[in-house]
Amino acid sequence: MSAPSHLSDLGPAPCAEQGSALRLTRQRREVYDVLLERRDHPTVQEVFARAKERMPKISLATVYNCLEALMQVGLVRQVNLHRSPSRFCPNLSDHAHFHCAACGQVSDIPLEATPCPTLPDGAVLHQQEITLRGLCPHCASPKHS
Amino acid sequence: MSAPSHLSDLGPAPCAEQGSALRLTRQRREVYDVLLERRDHPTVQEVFARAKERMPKISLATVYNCLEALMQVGLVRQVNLHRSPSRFCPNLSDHAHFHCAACGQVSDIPLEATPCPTLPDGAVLHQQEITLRGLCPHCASPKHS
DNA sequence: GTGAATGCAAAACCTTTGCAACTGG
DNA sequence: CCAGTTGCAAAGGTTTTGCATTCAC
Repeated sequence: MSAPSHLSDLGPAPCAEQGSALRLTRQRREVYDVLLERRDHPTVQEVFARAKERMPKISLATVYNCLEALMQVGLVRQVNLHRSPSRFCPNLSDHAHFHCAACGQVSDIPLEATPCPTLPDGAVLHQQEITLRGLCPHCASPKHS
Repeated sequence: MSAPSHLSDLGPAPCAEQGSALRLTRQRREVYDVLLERRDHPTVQEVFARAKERMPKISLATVYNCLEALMQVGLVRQVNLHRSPSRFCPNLSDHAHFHCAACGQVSDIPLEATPCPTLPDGAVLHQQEITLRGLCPHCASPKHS
C-alpha cells in the first residue's frame, strides 16, 4: 500500500526504459487506477469491467492497449498462466507470483534474494518472472476438499 | 478454469514416480518422443506437425490431451509466454527459460542455485517456473540490428 | 469387457487488427 | 495541428468441448 498512489508523473518516463514518454489519457489513468485499487491481479476482462463502471465508453481493445502501454513504461507487469488468462500486476518490487491450481487466485510472494542465472554471452535481459504453482493455504486445507 | 475434472483420473502423480496411472497410448508416446528428439521448446502446433509425420491420423486435440497428461505425471513442463503460444519442455532439471523478444526462441538456462521463496503458511508448492525475457545473443548483436 | 483416450469438427475464448473519429501536448 | 489513442467491430489464433469410435489394460 506504500506504492505510488497516483500516476502524477507518467510523462517523464518513470521507470526509465528507452526514453519513451507515455501520453497521459483518461483511459490509461483509469486502467492504472483500477490496478492500484485492489492488488488482486485481475484479468483483462476484470480490468475492463471495473474501468467500465466509471468510464462506460471504454472499450476492451483500449484496455489491452493501455495495459500494453503501462507495461512498456514499466509500471505494470503481466503474469502468464497455465489454463488461465493473463493477469496484471502494478507491484514493481521484486516478487514472485503464486497461482493456486484450485481456486485460480494469484498472490504476490516477496523474494528476499533475487536469483541471478548466468545468461549466454551477449544476451540482454529485460525482465524476469517467477511463477509458482500449487495450492493456496485455503485450498490445501483438508477441511476445504 | 481450474480443477479440470477429466484430468483428475490420472491420479495424484506426486512427481512422476513409478506409480503414475498414465495409460500408455501410441499417441502419448509419440508426443513425448517428439519432445525428446529436439529440445527446442516447440509449440503445440509444432508438436502436432512433427507427430503427424509419423502418425498421420493424430489430431490436434489429442496432442493437447497428451501434453496435458504428460504434464500431470511430471514428464513435461509448459512454458507460458507473453504474446506467443505456449511451449513445451521435457527437461526436468532445474532450469529457467529465456524467451527472446525478437526471434521468439526459447532456450534453457541452467540454475546453479534454486531460489526458495517463503510460501504462505499451509500452501503447497507443485511447480516453479522462472522465465527470462530479453534479447538472445544473436538478436542483441549490433550486426544483426 | 470397460472405462479411458482418440479423432473430428465445432465452439469458446483470448487477443489483435483496421479504420474513422477524437484528443493530448 | 498532428501523431498517437480511442471505440467499435470483425478477424485471427489458440485452446477446449461433445460425441461416436477405438484402444489399453
